[in-house]
Amino acid sequence: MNPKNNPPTMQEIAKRLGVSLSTVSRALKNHPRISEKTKQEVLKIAKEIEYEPNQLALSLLNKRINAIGVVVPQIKYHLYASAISGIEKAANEAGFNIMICQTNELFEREVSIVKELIASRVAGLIVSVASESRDFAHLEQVLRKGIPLVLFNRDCEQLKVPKVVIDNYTAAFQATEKLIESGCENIAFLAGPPQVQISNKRLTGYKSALRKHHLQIDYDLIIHCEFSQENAANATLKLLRSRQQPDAILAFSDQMAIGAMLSVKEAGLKIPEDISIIGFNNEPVDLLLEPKLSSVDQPGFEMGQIATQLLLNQLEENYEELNPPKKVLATKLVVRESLRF
Amino acid sequence: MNPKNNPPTMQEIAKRLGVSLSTVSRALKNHPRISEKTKQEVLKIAKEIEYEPNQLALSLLNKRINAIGVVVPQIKYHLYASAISGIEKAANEAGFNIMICQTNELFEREVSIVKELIASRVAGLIVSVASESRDFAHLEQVLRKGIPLVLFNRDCEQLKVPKVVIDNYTAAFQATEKLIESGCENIAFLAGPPQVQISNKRLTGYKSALRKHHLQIDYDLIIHCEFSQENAANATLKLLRSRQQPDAILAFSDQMAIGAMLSVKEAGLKIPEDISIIGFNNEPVDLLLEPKLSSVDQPGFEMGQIATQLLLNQLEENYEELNPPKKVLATKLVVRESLRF
DNA sequence: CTGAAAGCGCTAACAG
DNA sequence: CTGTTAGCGCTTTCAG
Repeated sequence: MNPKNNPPTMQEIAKRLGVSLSTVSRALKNHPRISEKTKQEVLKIAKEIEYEPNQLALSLLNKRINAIGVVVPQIKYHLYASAISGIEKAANEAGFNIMICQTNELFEREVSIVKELIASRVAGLIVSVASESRDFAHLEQVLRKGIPLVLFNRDCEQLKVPKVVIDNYTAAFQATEKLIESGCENIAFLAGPPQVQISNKRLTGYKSALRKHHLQIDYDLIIHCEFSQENAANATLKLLRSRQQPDAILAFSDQMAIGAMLSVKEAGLKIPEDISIIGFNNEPVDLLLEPKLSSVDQPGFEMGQIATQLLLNQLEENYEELNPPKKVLATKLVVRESLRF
Repeated sequence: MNPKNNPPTMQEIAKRLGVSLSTVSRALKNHPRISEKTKQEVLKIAKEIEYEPNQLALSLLNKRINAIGVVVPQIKYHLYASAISGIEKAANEAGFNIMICQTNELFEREVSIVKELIASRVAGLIVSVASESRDFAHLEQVLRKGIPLVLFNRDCEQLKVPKVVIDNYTAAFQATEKLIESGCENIAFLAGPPQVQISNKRLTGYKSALRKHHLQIDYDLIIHCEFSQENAANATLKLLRSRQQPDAILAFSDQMAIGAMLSVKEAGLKIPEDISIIGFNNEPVDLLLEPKLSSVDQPGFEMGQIATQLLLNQLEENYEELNPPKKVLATKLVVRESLRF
């Protein structure tokens, strides 16, 4: 029992044994040029006093800590929880820890988190930008400082860094086409805030699909709102009261799709008979809804793993900063009961 | 553009200005005994070269980093996601960062995570133990080293440390009583693994309620299984085939309650007419189920905040290690459609 | 008001 | 095989 005591150091081991610090160091890291006997003695004392190497001191020498900073909007979103697991796995395998931070979609938080992670000298950053963020000077600074950075999921065109995203355009295109093929003609799109680039990509995909099938693009059926069930529910209420009632809704996320479902049901309409609905993310909850929600499945875990790989590549000694790679992963529309057949 | 360059140091500022290192240090931290002029010059250059203090060096001096280690089973559980937000808020307000780690309920992971956090010299640890864990030597070591530790939610009686938990006994007692009052007589309990202490507390509460109301305790109606929808669904299948079919199920978690619901429905039984169901955690999904799931609400965010406060108290200079406090928070049974009236 | 020097815990040359 | 030394970036005495 030595509470409040300073943690044991190599210095202490050295003193106890009457050897030099470097001998202890060598013994502890299994250096070849050390006698078996000294080694065992050192190891014994180390165990005795519960010596743990001070990562701080090591990190100061390496000029960086053995950890990757992960910045996401919210860990509770299924996509980010999966991605974090993927990152964690890949990072641990490479001997790195991860420091998870959530921005809660706030720009200010994002800026200060990134700043702090840099100050903590993380080895690199894996980021999915907050929905509020329009200005990316904080990330450009990361680049300027030569700190490895990878973006995932929420892309940001102006930043020239390695990134992993899904093919948002195609995903939305296919989902929209599916709705059209099942007979829907007035398809609404519940988009995210207008500054969210992946939302805009999906919007483009949606419009393309309409155009391809010679359907009019009705701007009353395109609504931008914050990511939340409640906002989406309100937006849907508005949609249902609009001149041209929709017969399908494509939502930016499952959370938003669920908001839509609630409003649709409340209005006494049937899903999918009156209105078909498709969301994004393939959250586990989709299976529990009635009707079961159709959704675009995104490979979150894989996205995390690849993002980490891209980061680790940059950490390699001989990394060449060519054109930063952009991995685009395919999605899969999972058709369930919320779609007419 | 100076990628791969070392980050700027105070040394550099000193050289550029032809002053000493200590002057720069003083200027940067607004020391009283420094001329306004020098200060401004230093500040100007600091901004110019985008100097960021090296937390690593500071931490080495302080012998610890400015962060609290948070160890939870899985961040995706609603309860832990909320608790983390509470911890994050309280920690940030006190100037601390948090390092979130998930054990995935694995004992081995927990041990190695705790070890690494110690090696990284976190200021303290906030932990919710993995379901697998029966041996707590790794946490006792934390105590022995005098590193502040707080447990939350998943209690562990043998560890004498500050903790925040809910009143598991009463919560289960009340839930069971509610079922009894609504006319149920064969109430099953879907428990967690037998080594999980809070599950056993709930079990005790459940039994007490039965006894109070002179109902027989039927051990066929008590099933231990791993926390997962699937396991719970299988366990429920077994229950439904048992000699005495239950007319109510109290589940350790909402995830498990959901598994139970699926099996019950699949068996062609009606909820709540044939079987009433109550879960724990009050997950947002409960509201989306049909019927809406009744659940014991736990104040996750608050639990996180209090846990952090208990940790910060230990960090105070003059902390007296008396009897470690144990905060027991009240829960609230949220009655919804899955209960008969 | 400013500078020099020691030291936080450890590693890595460089000498023996 | 082992010891000595310098240094990672910074704060903090102690001297000017």
